[in-house]
Amino acid sequence: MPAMSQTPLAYTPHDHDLCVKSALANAEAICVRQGVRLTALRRRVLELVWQSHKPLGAYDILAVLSEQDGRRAAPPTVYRALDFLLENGLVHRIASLNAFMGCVHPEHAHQSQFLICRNCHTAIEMESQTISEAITAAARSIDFVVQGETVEVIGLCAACRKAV
Amino acid sequence: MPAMSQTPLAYTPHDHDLCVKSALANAEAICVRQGVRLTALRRRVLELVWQSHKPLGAYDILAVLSEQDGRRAAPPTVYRALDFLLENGLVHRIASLNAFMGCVHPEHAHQSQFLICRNCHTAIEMESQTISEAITAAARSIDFVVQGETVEVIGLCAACRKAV
DNA sequence: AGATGAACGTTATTATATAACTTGGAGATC
DNA sequence: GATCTCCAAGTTATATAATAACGTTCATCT
Ligand SMILES: [Zn+2]
Ligand SMILES: [Zn+2]
Ligand SMILES: [Zn+2]
Ligand SMILES: [Zn+2]
Repeated sequence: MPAMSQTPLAYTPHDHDLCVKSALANAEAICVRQGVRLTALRRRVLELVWQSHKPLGAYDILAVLSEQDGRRAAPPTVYRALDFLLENGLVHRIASLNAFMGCVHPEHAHQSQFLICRNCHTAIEMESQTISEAITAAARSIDFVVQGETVEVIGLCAACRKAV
Repeated sequence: MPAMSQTPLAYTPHDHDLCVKSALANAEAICVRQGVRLTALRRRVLELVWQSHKPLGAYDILAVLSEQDGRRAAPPTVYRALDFLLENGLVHRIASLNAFMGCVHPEHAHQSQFLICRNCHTAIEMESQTISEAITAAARSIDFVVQGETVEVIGLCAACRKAV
């Protein structure tokens, strides 16, 4: 699997087919280790989510399953698959977009931190210990115990700033 | 107006009627300064949002306007008022809850940072420069320019930890 | 009073997500 | 191999959140 957490993958040109393939292989391994079943449907949904580095909506997934795969799918089909992937840390939900992104380092539990480009809609996952620590510190100062973070930053990526 | 940004107001017992009243007075002043109209409806919506320290959904507001105020209200009525309040920095939207909160320091533009108690649903607004700086630094390191932050932290507040 | 434009009312629709129940199918048990 | 069991997926209906498009009212300025 390519080193995805160091330089943000979404930025740099890369072999994206390989990128998707390795994400799926990684997911298989994780599911085996966790003793959970990555069924064909769940695998396919994960693949679709991974096929772009942009957040994907549940109904976009649904459309592909219905129109492209010819599967009889209704909303629960997609949401159940997404729930499974979320529970097992294979995707993240982006609340501010009602959309989903493949997780770039699902091996270990972690918080959800994203940079989202307003122009090209690419979402880049961060894993900044500094941000998490700042949040924990701020929370502790008013006696609040953190269970989960949602950090979603909107702005402009390097490529889009150059383009404009 | 009570000092709301120092010790989190939502935590401490306080004269909440006064709390709401001063928020409204503050809003009036801001709207005058900005040359925008805080109409009766907008004022009322702001009041409802402020009447709890918990995030309030658009349809909750709608229900009060219809049932309690006897006003003929449909979703656009509420959403337009909320849009106005958002534009003028008087309320924040909490993406992870699809809900709205009165802003505790609407005098100056700032990012939205919230601690949300999983148990009592109280939402406490933070204004941590440290968090913002950590985000900006992490973004800069991969050449991303920040335009807006969404920080929504879920966990347990002091009161609820004691209660359990 | 009449013109103007913003705010609000009204109706309909779109987008997102879940509830509740049924059917199917992989793996365990006999 | 047949049966049992349980989880996954199909199915139908509905809940919840948000917006589009158009008409009406009302404050304000001339
Ligand atoms: Zn890729
Ligand atoms: Zn991740
Ligand atoms: Zn209060
Ligand atoms: Zn605020």
